[in-house]
Amino acid sequence: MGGMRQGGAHRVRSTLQRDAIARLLQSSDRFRTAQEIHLQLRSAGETAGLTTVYRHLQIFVDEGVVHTVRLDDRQIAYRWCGQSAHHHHLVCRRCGVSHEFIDAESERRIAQAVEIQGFTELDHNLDVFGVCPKCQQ
Amino acid sequence: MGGMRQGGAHRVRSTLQRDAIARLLQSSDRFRTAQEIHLQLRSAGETAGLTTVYRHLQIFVDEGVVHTVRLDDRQIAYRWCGQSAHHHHLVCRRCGVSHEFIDAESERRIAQAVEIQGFTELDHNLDVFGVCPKCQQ
DNA sequence: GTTACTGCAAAAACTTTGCATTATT
DNA sequence: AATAATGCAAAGTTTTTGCAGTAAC
Repeated sequence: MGGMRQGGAHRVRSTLQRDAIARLLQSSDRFRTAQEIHLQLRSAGETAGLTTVYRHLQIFVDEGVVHTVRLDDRQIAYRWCGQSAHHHHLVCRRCGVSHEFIDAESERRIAQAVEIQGFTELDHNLDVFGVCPKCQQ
Repeated sequence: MGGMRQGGAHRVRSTLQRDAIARLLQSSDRFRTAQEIHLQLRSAGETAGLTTVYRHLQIFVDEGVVHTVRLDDRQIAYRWCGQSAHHHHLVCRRCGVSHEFIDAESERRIAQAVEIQGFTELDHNLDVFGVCPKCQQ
């Protein structure tokens, strides 16, 4: 089931695992896959099963504090973005490092280019990919 | 293996299956998943195994004549776009119908917003999602 | 005749679910 | 004490690969 959480609408508890996952994500501006996050936690001595990682990533995405990108056609990567407003990402294809950016004028123009078609409930994805300076060497 | 085709760099042959897949894609401006394409071919009396559908979609994507969008976090949908130049899509979340659009000024502004970071080999995805007039009823 | 394509069955990769146990409140 | 979270094992999805047979050139 898509955006639904486990069980129902109960209060989220603070646990070692949840906090470890949040802390890891908050500690860098890199996009990571669920599996990478799981491995990094393990090698840092934290315990968090892969299942738990997936569950919390989904919760964070639902809460809007974690954003995702499609790295290639197959993999989804996750990044902590806090409560910050609408924005987009410049992402390194090699290492996942990313920078947030926003251009209000472009937003406006795109909305305009599209409104003539009569679509409602509009939303958009804009991700820019490249190779970061570090990975160019 | 990411963008590589089966075998190596041999000449592509015209086959019943390849042509049927191409024809189906060309017959509408809708994004479809591989599985949908497979089912539609079957119910149209054409024979094309799911494996073959996946293989040709990959080839078409490599050739640049088919574009993809990520419908949600899990599913990829494919659409024939011919040889046409760089553009983006306004896609209906419900039925997959789509319109191409382009705004050169936005392209320029986004490129600018991003160039300061020193990334190379830039590329970007811009997909707008909504609900088309037909699906609103 | 040579070589690419097909499609089944099997494997691979990734994600979700069932459920008994454990931790949090 | 009540209930949410955990994590293993198992199942579910989606996509890819091996390979023997078939079709295109």
